[in-house]
Amino acid sequence: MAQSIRRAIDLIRRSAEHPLSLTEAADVLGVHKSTALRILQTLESARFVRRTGAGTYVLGSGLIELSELALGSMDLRQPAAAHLRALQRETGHTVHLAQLTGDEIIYIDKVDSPAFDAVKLPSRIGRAVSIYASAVGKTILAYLPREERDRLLSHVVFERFTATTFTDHDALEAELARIHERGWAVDNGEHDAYVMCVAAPIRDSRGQVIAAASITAIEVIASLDQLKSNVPLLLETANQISYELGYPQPSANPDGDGRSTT
Amino acid sequence: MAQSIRRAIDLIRRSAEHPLSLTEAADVLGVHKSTALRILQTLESARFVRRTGAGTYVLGSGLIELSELALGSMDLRQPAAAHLRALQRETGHTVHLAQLTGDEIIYIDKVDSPAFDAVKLPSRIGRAVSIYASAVGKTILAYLPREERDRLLSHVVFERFTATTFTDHDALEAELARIHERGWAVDNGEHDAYVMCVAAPIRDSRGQVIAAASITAIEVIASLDQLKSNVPLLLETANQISYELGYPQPSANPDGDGRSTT
DNA sequence: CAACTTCATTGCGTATTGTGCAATGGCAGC
DNA sequence: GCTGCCATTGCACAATACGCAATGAAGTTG
Repeated sequence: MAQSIRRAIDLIRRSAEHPLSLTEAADVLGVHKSTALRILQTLESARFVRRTGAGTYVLGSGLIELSELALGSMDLRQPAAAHLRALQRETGHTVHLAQLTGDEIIYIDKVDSPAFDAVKLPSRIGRAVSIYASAVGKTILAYLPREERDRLLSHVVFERFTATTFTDHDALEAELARIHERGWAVDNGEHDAYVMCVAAPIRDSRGQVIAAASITAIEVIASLDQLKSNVPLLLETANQISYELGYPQPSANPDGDGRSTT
Repeated sequence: MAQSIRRAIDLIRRSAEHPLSLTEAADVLGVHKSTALRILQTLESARFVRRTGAGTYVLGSGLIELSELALGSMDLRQPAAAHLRALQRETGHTVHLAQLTGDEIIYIDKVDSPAFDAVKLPSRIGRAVSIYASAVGKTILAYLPREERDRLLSHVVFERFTATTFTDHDALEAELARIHERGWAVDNGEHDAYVMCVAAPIRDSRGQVIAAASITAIEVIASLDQLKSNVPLLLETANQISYELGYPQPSANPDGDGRSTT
């Protein structure tokens, strides 16, 4: 079912990665060139793809516009932006903002470290993050109401990415309890061996943790201990963002677990 | 032809604007609910839309990810980002970066003025800008090789948006000549009566103008003359970005018109 | 607590729609 | 000017997506 739509989606995907000639498009889909042409023409009329001068197709501005519209309507992004950028300047490391959106945690903002842009982190706005093998994921999990947390974890199949990955439910629960008590989380290369993070929770006006901010660095640049020295700044930033969202006390003590509310 | 793809595109659009119930989706397309359901399921499997808890559909993270991928591959965005943010801080106004992409000029970055976010500008990343009724549009046009400029303008039907809009070809040509000589452009409320801009060209390594940076303010906040006082800073920023792209002289004098090259 | 309403979901037969083929047109290179 | 390459279009056919109607789930009201 929905074969033509699937094909269109496939072409959108490919065109985002690199320019796509008509012949390539037809080959990729395994259809006749005329079919590929018609699909691309339809997508072009919606500005989802665009023809380059060379006759190849690339992702169009219509899609980018839609995506920005959706990102812009996320209440969190706008008030957080300035704080995240300040945090980046103060620490010098890459800063992420991740939000629980439906069943997945996705990056909704990212401030690159200007100094080390030779080393590209695999993160990208819009991409889903592992909920059990990332500092932001564990942070959000740690503060989620139990039922919600169980719902998210029930979908999960644990996979070992590196030596430090938490791969069983009980160990993860213990880690989450530690995080909840301490008020912030660490990613000690749990997804990519050389990527370190610290993350702190962000609360909405009801006190519910809905997002997390993190500072990321690769091992070559900073050790985990060096990153940890930035935790006070990170907590302050997270609290300021929570404050902007209407959470009452912009103080540094992370009590009030949000489990009781709703 | 390509009816089902059109329908899918329509649903993507709507879901980006506001959450869409299945019934609504079917009504909008004028099809049976079962049809709308199948389209949405297909889109959901590609993470182009996402089901909320309430059973409505919103734009999914898959699309946002693709869009960021495409934006990230634009060479201009990354090196320009820091300069644009610095310019925003120094001037206090909203800063835009627009690029000629195919036949249209689209915003590829935007730095909001944090102070006045009550007033939302209509601009948005990914959105196409009028090429004859905006400072960035006129700037890019002014420095384009003649044949390229003619090609772009041949598609255009002039429309009067405000009292100051240039609505005939000759008047626009005169304005472009002025801009080319002076090295920067002004938008005196030519698209929206209360929106003022100044813009400066950005060159790639071949000396070709491919983009423009602009400072925007609404009349309530700054007069056009006040904006103009920021022109030296703007020119400096644009030149720095050009320099990062490989354009040889980061000096302030905007000679060398790029018409002779290629 | 049962009957009713509302909404999502699925199986199925049919006709619309999208497909492949082959022919046409445009363009560049020899 | 001929030849090969690629995009594009008309057409006939069959696959595909459609609407219908029945089922199921979930919440509401008497």
